Amino acid sequence: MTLVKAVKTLTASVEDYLKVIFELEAGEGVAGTNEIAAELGVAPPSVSGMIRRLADNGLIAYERYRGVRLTKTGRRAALKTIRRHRVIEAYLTSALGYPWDRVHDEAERLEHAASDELIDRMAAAIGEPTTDPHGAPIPTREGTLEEPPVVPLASVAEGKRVRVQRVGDRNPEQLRYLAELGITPGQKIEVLTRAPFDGPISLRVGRAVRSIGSGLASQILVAPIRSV
Amino acid sequence: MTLVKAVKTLTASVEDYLKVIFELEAGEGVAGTNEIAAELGVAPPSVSGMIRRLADNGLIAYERYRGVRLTKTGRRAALKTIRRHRVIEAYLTSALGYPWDRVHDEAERLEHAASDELIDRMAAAIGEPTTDPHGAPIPTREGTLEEPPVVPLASVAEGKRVRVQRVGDRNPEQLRYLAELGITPGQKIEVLTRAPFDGPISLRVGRAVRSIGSGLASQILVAPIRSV
DNA sequence: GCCATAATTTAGGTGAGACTAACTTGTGAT
DNA sequence: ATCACAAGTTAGTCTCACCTAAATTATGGC
Repeated sequence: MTLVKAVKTLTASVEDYLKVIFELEAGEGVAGTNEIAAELGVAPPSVSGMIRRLADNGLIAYERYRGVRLTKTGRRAALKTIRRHRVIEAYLTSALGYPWDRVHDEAERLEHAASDELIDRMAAAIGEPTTDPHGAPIPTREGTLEEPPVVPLASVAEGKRVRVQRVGDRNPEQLRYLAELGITPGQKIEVLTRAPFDGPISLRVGRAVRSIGSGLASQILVAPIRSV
Repeated sequence: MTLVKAVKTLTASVEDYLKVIFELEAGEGVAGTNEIAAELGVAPPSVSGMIRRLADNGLIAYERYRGVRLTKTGRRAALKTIRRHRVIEAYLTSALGYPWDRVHDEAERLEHAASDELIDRMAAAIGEPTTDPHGAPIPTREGTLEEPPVVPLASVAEGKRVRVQRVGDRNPEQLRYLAELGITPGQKIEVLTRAPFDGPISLRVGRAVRSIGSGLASQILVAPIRSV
């Protein structure tokens, strides 16, 4: 039995597909064609085509009209790309002073070009971070990912005190706004009131009182504060 | 007259072509199809095809069967890519401890993915270097390149004392060997003897005496030491 | 249990960038 | 001056990754 390291060089496009399939699967169990298409900004038939190739290459398991799931191999590849992405984000903020709203796009391109050695050196240079600047956990070199239990701020009951764990990283403007409000990973927050019908949520952030919409609140993942 | 910034997003492949055309042109005035092909590791017909496209896009001037020359636009684009490449190389060595024989390949991929902002931040972080780790000058942000006058060590007369300016960066093994010999940019060298018929050249490097072949010596660019 | 509609796939096409095989052009040696 | 050969080009394919238009399948409301 010959062990071939089989380091298939995946194209940038394939890596992107695996990443979003991983994330959709984490949320819903399977990833649908249209969801993938929307996430990648691509037409659904393009996804159908790619799905066939990914399945042929053993990266996903696939039943026609039934959605898609990563295989072991696919999951490993996805986690590697995600690790690259998040380490790059962390490095750009820590080492090069990038503002947190601009690291995502840069990382999106660099993640396909950076070698494992570079990623490891970056991680070492900034003290082996465990999360990216938005609070997303960084998969280990070995391909494990530890997702702490979190809930969207939008679903937290009035009166509860929580800690911001992670925020959505796609939208730079949103990130800038959150920074303005003081809502960054690690920050403690108290939910004061929640207006009905998905109305605004008012929060105490440090000394300030803020009010945000429920859409934004669903992009903020929080953990209950453990009793001290 | 509307000034459109016209930041055509060039593909990685196009950037690579422009880079090698720039370098060949610097050496010989025009770049030939076969030369380009050899340099890029691609078949000559692929180059013919690309040449047509580059010419259509106004990046090169081209006469059939007569070789290729960069236009103003093409030259600007080439210099931008070369700047990216060399800044990345310098950054990887200075900031991340990369050995000089491994930065080339990494930079080769990153140069197509890095934004101008990243390159500028990298350059600033390591003190605006003017050369890469192999001694190649870094084009400025504004697109000017200052090439100091150099000659290959292979053509230096016996008895002359020179300073290593720059060494070939393509071959990692060669770079490792040069480092072993102490032949790195900035190093002073005295040419002791030159055997005829392209024979070995013996050198004094610091206290040591070394002997190298003429092939290797042609990869080492030196400048005469100015009288102190 | 049927059927409108949403989700998905097939069919057919495009452009980039590469390839091989076969042709044409330019040039240097005689 | 010509002609062999190297340099360059054309012709025809291929893969990747996308597209639109047109079919097909699944499903939830009645």
